[in-house]
Amino acid sequence: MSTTKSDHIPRATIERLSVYLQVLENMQREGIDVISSGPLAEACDVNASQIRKDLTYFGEFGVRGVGYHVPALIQSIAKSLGVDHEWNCVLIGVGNLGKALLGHREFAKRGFHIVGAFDCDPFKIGEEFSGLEVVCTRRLKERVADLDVRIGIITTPPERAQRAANHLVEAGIRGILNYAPARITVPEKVHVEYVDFFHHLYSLTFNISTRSS
Amino acid sequence: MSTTKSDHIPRATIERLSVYLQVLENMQREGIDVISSGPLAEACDVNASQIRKDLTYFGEFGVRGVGYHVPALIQSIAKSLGVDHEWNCVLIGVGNLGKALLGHREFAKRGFHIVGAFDCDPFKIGEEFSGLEVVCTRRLKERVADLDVRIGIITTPPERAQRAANHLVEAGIRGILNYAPARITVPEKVHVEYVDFFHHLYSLTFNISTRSS
DNA sequence: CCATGTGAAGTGATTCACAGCC
DNA sequence: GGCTGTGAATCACTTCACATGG
Repeated sequence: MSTTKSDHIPRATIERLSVYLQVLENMQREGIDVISSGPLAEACDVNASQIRKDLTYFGEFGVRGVGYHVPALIQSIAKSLGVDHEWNCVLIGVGNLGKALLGHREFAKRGFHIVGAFDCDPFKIGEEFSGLEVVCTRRLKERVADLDVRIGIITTPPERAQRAANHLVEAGIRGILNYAPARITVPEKVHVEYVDFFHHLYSLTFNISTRSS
Repeated sequence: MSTTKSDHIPRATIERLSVYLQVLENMQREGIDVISSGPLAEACDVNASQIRKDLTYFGEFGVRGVGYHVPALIQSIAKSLGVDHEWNCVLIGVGNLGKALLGHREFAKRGFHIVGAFDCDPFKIGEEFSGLEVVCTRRLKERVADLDVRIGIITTPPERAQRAANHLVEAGIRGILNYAPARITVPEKVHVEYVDFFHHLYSLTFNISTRSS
């Protein structure tokens, strides 16, 4: 459904698109209406032709001799990423992290609505967090079907991540955001993204320790 | 100070090292003592020679014909990443996210100690969160020097991120973990890692929208 | 014999340099 | 004149294939 010009888009391009979006939104807030690849590249800390090439995977958004119209480019990138509309999500694992995510207003602001919270702990079932009642994981499938949910968020302990993933797959979910510190196995049609809090911290410590002293 | 064999290590290798570490720790918990690159690769969802090559950047940790000793490999990777010892951190910006991070016990468990919380809002200064008193950002430098802090965490709103970064640089910090949704500019000697909550979600929505439907 | 460690080959992403266009 | 869009060239990473060694 997305208007992709080219067939294969580098993973790295997708990662950068979020960066461009963030920087462009900040520019828009500052009232900048038109930007050329040069200064945009500097603000994003990448090469200018990199930006131009990344964008042409999805279409021709610029005007030669002028640059890119900021609000239009934001729209185009949002559409390319599939965030030009709202998404419903369910969350499995209502521990500390799960509760924190449920209370994080920013998700909804960005169009990601957590419409179901699940847990297998009978002591948690029936409790309410941020206006959402915790439901038994067994009832995941019906809820996913009823509410047109395509994204599942896993916030269980590592040893229960695979089981949560199985439930999500079984319920027909299309993508999984996995906060549990464990790898999971899913059919190829389901996409998984891993969120690791220490990943970035480790990159920092590596760089601090290695480069100079 | 780290025992790097080769001079240039791909950024991608460092990213994978965190994955290996996570998977190996889970294996250790399950009582696995020795692992060869084949099954480890499968668990990490990468190619087996990729793992072997990644590891040899830092040394020769395996035994030919046998494989890798799990606890020893965990130690070696931790040392390579610079997480074989504790790190002190300071945090700037005590909003919702900042408070959540201050209360997140997992950081300390992994050897990252937040030893200072700073904010420029006079209403927040003096308040206490998770046993840490919020201090005026002006006093950052003295604290960083006193407590041997090398990592700064930015959890301010986007428009105040650059100022926070300037304070951290001025205080002599070596690395910055930036949770604010804005790019920052720092001298080359200072390393920055950006944490974006929506980054992974965007990858998901892109993949769900594009690949099949 | 089996699995590591590693040069060589292959693949993919980035940057360059310039033609095309407003 | 200036900036985009894009093939060609470069650079970096990944995978292969096998020699090496417990």
